[in-house]
Amino acid sequence: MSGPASQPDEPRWLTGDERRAWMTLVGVMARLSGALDAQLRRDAGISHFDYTVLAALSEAPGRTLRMSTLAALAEGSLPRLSQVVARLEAKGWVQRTPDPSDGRYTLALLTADGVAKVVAIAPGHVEEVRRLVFDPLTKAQVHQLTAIGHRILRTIDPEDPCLSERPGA
Amino acid sequence: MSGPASQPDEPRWLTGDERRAWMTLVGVMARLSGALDAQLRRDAGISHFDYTVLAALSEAPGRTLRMSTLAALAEGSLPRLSQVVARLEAKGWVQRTPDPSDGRYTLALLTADGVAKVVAIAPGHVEEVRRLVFDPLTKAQVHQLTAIGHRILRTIDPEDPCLSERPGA
DNA sequence: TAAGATTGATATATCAATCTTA
DNA sequence: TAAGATTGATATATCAATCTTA
Repeated sequence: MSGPASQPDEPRWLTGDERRAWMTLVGVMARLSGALDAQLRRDAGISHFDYTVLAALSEAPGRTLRMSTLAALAEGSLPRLSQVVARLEAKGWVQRTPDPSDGRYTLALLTADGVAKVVAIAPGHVEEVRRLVFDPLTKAQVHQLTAIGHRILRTIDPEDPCLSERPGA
Repeated sequence: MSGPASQPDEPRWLTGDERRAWMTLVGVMARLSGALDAQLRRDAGISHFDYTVLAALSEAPGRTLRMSTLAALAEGSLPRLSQVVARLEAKGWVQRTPDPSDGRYTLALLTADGVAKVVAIAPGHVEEVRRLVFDPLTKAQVHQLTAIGHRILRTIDPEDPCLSERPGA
């Protein structure tokens, strides 16, 4: 062991491998979310976040979720969700009502028109996700990606809903 | 081989593993870019995209890049970069001049103040990247992440600068 | 005419209040 | 008083023009 011991507030730089991984990850975040957003805007006139909200509702029991739960599932803040749902409601795809069991909550319900919208646009979007993400990856890489993503998400927020999909993961 | 042959425009759904990977990736993109943006806004008063622009300039020869090259490196559009650089120029961190060799290009130069800004904020940001991304991953996962990201980026844009950092990758 | 860059109008994100119910 | 949700002001992203130089 040569050299001085590292001090707590001394910056720890990235290795070459880490630098490469980091630039790649930043690139993927920017380009992939841009590509998915562009596909949905072009084919459906909505943003990727809009889609995530509609998709989460379409899979919820009774096609209904509390706003706060929906915000967590869609990985967005409550103020942001509130604005987005107001727009989706104006388009007739979502309807909000106070939760009868506790008036502090607001329930968001996917309407019949909203279901129709999701049914209409989901195949095209899934096809794009498949084309950009899964077709280029091996099965092993799909598993690796999940494991890597879970570790990062767990560090940012151990309560993230992505982490509790499967009990023992 | 039972069942009908799949038709070209029949939607191919995601497997369970793919669904899990997909939700995780969407979560990582939203939460990680949010976390990094929040750290930089809090500690430096700039966005993550601003930082990427300043960092790219700081590593360029002569701390100078053409706007179009800088846009590609920062994974953003030219209109977006133009707006951002106008702001960075107003803060005194960047200076633009027409390229003497071809007036259609604009050169962006990181000023001394800009260098000082990067030097001041880089360690804190790198520390956050390390904490959220690299500390939770094994060395093998860092390599896996790079390989996975390259495959996705190559599909979106084979010309992406991330892909050409190392000649033979 | 084409390439690079910028501008302006519109849509959306963000954050700090504020509101509402329990 | 606290939790959930909304609102309003400001900042930023996006896209379609427009501008400039070669």
